[in-house]
Amino acid sequence: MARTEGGPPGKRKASIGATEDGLEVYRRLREGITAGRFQPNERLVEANVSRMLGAGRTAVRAALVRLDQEGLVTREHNRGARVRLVSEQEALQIEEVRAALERLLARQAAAQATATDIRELRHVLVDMRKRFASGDAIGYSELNPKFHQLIWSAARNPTAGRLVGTLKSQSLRYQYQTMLRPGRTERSLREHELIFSAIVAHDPDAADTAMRAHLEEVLETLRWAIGHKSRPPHWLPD
Amino acid sequence: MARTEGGPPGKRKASIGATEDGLEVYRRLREGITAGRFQPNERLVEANVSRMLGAGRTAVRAALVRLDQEGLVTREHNRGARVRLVSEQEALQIEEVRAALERLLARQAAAQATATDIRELRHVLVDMRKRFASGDAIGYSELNPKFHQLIWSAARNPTAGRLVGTLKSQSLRYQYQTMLRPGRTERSLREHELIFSAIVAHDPDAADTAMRAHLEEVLETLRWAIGHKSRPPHWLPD
DNA sequence: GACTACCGGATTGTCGACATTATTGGGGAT
DNA sequence: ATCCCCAATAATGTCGACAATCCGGTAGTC
Repeated sequence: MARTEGGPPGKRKASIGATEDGLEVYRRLREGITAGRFQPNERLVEANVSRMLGAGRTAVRAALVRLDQEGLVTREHNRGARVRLVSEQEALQIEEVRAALERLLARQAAAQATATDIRELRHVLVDMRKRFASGDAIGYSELNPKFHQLIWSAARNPTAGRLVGTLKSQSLRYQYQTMLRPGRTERSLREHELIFSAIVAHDPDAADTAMRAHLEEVLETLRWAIGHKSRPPHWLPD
Repeated sequence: MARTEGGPPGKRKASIGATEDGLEVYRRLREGITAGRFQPNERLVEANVSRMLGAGRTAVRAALVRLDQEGLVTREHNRGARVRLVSEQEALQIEEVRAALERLLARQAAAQATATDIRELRHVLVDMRKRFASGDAIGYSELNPKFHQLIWSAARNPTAGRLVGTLKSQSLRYQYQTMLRPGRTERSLREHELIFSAIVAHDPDAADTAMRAHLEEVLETLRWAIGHKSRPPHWLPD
């Protein structure tokens, strides 16, 4: 119908590329939340987000539904959406689930890793050693997710991979605590080396236990932080 | 504004309860898919679903987005939504993930189960014994999910619980295969008893291994069924 | 002075209309 | 007869408008 002649263009989409049903809005909102650019519990008013990202309210709405299903925002009926604040208890639960999944992934990675997978893992590990040697703790911790992601992709299990990804994004706010402990970086590096050699040796059991030990450390830190925290987790001002 | 006087109701929503942003549509669609009332790969045309459930297209659209994020339908741009067909490989992956999560849940249930939890579990188990004794294999397998759900709720880990729930709904189509094997019901019952006693004894390790054994059985059956299947899984007509 | 009822602004939820896009089927040229 | 191009159709994607709902502030009452 409207194909033969363009007619007056009327209006062009302002900022966002093309017609994508809120997918782009979803990505950008998600990125903004995980990057901490939105405070937890902050309201996400549809009109504001719409203007901010230059997308229609429909797209924003779809994105919010997605994020709700994913657990990054909560939506109350007729009350709008806010950035979900995950409590410390919840963060702990999430980490426990994540640990279980990462163990499975390490196991499968050990069973199925190709030469290319191993080469890429080695590459990241070498980088990690370098940054540790030069005392660059921040750089080291930036490589950390990269290493784990390579394991996920080596496991060839997209289902588990996606799940771990969303879980990670949910508990992201609490992960900074674990790297601050003295001597943690060195131990972390050694644990990574263990996981790596288990994968190289194609030994699933070893990979499982190595990953378990690695994440148990993180969990222990979290449990400690929560246990010795000031009272039950109420975040309401008195 | 419209509050001072009731005024004529104007129009009432036709079929579905109240104003709930597609949540009800979501539930009903989801139920329809998991119950097998929609074929896999079947198109879900928005207008049709809209008429079928008596809800607006907006609600249907939101529900489809939810289901997409959940992995029960796939949506291609400008091409609409279809019921997602999970391949056998995928079903296997999903079951593996589910097994890992259920092990975690069994562990946590053993650690934290209250007297009430245990009483409810025992109740279901008694029912299972009865139905098995009377040779009612179907009735037995209907109780199966109930038993597992009680474990999830005893674990007090909503995160893991929700995940297991969605995973189960995805791989549901392939689960019938496992119960058909001769003698399977009896072994299943014994495995459930083992899990139960581990929880009663508050022994997380035992619960873990018992659950692992239980689900390994299912996984083995699935692996076997896939391995001995006719050719790679192409469902397209030539 | 405290409590209740109420109104105005702000925001969400829903619907219909319209443009855009894939797909199907037919007609014409080679 | 076969292939290609093109209109007709069906369905999706997007927008604007409007009603329903919630929240904060205000006035009125005891």
